[in-house]
Amino acid sequence: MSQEEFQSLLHFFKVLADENRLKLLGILASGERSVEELATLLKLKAPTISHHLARLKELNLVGMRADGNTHYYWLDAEALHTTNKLLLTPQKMASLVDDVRGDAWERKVLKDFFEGTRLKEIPASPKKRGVILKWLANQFEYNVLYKEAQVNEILQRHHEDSASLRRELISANVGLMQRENGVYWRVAQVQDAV
Amino acid sequence: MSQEEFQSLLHFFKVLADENRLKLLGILASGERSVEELATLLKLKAPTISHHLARLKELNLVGMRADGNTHYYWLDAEALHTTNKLLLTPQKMASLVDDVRGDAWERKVLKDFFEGTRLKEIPASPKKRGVILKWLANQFEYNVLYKEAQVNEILQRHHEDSASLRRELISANVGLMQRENGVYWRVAQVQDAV
DNA sequence: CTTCTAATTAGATATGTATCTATGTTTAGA
DNA sequence: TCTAAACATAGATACATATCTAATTAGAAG
Repeated sequence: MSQEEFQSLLHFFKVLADENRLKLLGILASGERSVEELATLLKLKAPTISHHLARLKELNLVGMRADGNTHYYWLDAEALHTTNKLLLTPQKMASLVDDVRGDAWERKVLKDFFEGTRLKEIPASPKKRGVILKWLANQFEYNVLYKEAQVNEILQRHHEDSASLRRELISANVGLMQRENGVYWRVAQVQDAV
Repeated sequence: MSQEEFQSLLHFFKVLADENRLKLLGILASGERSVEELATLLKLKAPTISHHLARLKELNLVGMRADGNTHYYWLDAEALHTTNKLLLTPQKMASLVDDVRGDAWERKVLKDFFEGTRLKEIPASPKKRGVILKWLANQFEYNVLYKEAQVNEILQRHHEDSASLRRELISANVGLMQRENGVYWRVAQVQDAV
């Protein structure tokens, strides 16, 4: 589920999580009504009704036609039903927080393997090692050239085996840094698709 | 739909209308988690997580097991799904507000402008005035001829300004009554299409 | 053109609740 | 028995928003 879909779902719930808006949907389900009629039925002032109708319209749950000054609203039951059907499928729920789980997992890995800013050990698992290496690469600035000694010095702040780490950072399948003529620099990463 | 069902529906939406609670559902969909883990994942304090979990539990959307001091929560996906399926069917929506349906608006207008059988004032709004006039016309029998004095007498039971009311009742665009040679009678109304 | 009604928009207020800190409770381990 | 850890509960605060009044727009009717 994309971030947008998540926000849509949240939006949907927020709009429906109001007593008077739910009542409006119920009233409009039985036919179109003017703002004035709705205000009378719900014992609210017209501006309040306008406010609620505007929120329902954000989701296209209601439609409107103007007859002179009078605006008649009706329920788009189809929209309500399809929206509802799309929303809470188990698959959707299961993937509700791909993104959270994503970087949360990385945070967890970092938390597990770092003691403060010091690396307790280098994870054996490639995935976890990738997370650690990405973090280490972040300790270097973009558009700066580092001599090998400087690279080692920075890496050694976090782990004694700077040589291994340095080698991994420039390895082909990691590609977080590059080297040429004994000079190192950080490489911009291609963004993952969202 | 009963009042209780309506409140349940509202409750459901209110509980789900929160970003972090939605995220919790998503996280728990992938397996059980402790409160502490959830707090870390969502970058919130433990009491906040407890609060959200309590709200989710109101709807039985999550379950909990205790292992020592650690409380593991999980998603009851079945509960979520069945609840969702029950909720927004078109029939439910259509019957959301049985009590307010139909000519409730007209009843409301009558209630607002009548003090018992006495008209407090004549509404300015054409629509509301129409409702009042229809009610007044109902005070006259069909197939009976009334002299102007009789019409006035009946109207004055409900409002002092019988002359204005009488005039309106026979006006072209109202047409609830007719007059000829100083004699009045009630006119049958063509039913509006429903 | 002026006036009145219906609706929307803007701005103010009040209520609900998400979140935090502090405190209490339970369990595990020294 | 005492301490520490993991949660829950209580109380305080801050933010979101439902609702109102006042002002504005647009249409209808005199």
